[in-house]
Amino acid sequence: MSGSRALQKEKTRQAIIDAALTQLSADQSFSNLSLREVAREAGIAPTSFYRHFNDMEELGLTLVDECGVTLRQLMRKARRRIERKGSVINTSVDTFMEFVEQNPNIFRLLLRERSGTSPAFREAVAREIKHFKEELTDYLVAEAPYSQEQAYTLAEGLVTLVFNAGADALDMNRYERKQQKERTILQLRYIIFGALANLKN
Amino acid sequence: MSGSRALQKEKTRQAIIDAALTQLSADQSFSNLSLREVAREAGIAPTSFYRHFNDMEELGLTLVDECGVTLRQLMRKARRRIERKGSVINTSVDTFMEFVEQNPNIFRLLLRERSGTSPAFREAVAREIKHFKEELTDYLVAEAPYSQEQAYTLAEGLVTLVFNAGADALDMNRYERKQQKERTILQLRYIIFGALANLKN
DNA sequence: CGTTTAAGTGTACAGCTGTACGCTGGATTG
DNA sequence: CAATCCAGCGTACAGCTGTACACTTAAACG
Repeated sequence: MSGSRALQKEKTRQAIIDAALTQLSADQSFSNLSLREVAREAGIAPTSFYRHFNDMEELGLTLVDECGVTLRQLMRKARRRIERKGSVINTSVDTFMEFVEQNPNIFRLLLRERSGTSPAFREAVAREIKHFKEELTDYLVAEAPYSQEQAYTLAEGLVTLVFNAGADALDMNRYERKQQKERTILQLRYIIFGALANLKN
Repeated sequence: MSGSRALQKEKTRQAIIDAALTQLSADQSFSNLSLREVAREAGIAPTSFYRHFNDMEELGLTLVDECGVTLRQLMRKARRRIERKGSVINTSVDTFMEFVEQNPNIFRLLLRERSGTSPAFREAVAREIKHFKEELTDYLVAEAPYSQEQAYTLAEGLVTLVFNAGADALDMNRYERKQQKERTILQLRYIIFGALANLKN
């Protein structure tokens, strides 16, 4: 293993993945990306694609997994920022919106395949989002007197609001984004406050 | 006008629209629907399609508009129910979830094209959702002491939470849906309560 | 009535798709 | 060293796509 043969193979595999990510954009979704286009961009013959993936769906699932990694890095970054800065809500929203602005095409992949035609895709994206919700749930349970169930309900609401704000931001200009970010922060405050108040009844 | 000629034309046009709606499903999105498939289903020659629409995008925008009509009917129905039953949150969520269950393919169309590759589509869906938010804003301003701005922020949060719950429900079984509906209702209560509390500061 | 209009048809074509098949040439193995 | 393996290639094919073009035929018009 790990001879020059396997090494070259891995390199080509990465070239395919990069080619696919390069071609994703506002005007091109993964589902209308063709095997031949990806192969062309990667600099290999169409049939060589099969040496690495059984079909486009397998490549797509690999991409979703890679996006998951990127998202988890993002969350770690947010946690570090919070430890320094303190403001939980603002920091989280800032971090997420930064991600969306800097990786619009990765975010679009998740956004689109979440409701796409492939069950495997939908499940993969749902899993990534669930990770998100669960990590936030743990955080809430640790930092505030929520029960597991209450925390999950709250976390789900928070993730939904932030994720959606990111989606809407994709088609907005700077000014609209700023206003929308403010509204999102208010919505988060409301729901957190409401959940806390509910504890005391 | 309205001779037997125009009448037949209208009939064929409707056949095209129905054909497209018939073919939409969990496994088939509008974007991977071909002009030829639609024409076949509608019982006309492929080239006859052009007598009614310039291209598939024009047909798609027509569909989105029709969905908008269906959605507004839904809202009127919800309002009538609320007048009888009183419980605003439960009734709204029930009505919306009923819509999603009974028209999954119409809902999927909105859901998918909201983040699709056609700017015109995205804009059309965003417009429908905005209508939703604005009607709810007006209702909130009329029924509670919110300012226009506060009401819009709250309405946006509510619509986001409900719309997303509908999207997630598409891949759920009956039991999961029931649990999710309960969580959604809690989230709505939280955010409404939080917004009200914010008024009093 | 004859003339015009236009919805619907059938044919045709170029361009794209996924993928089956057999081959090559260099790395790996024994 | 010789034998084996296997990533990548090129060719080939059937099936799909949108749409240009010339046509029919029945309704609408003057």
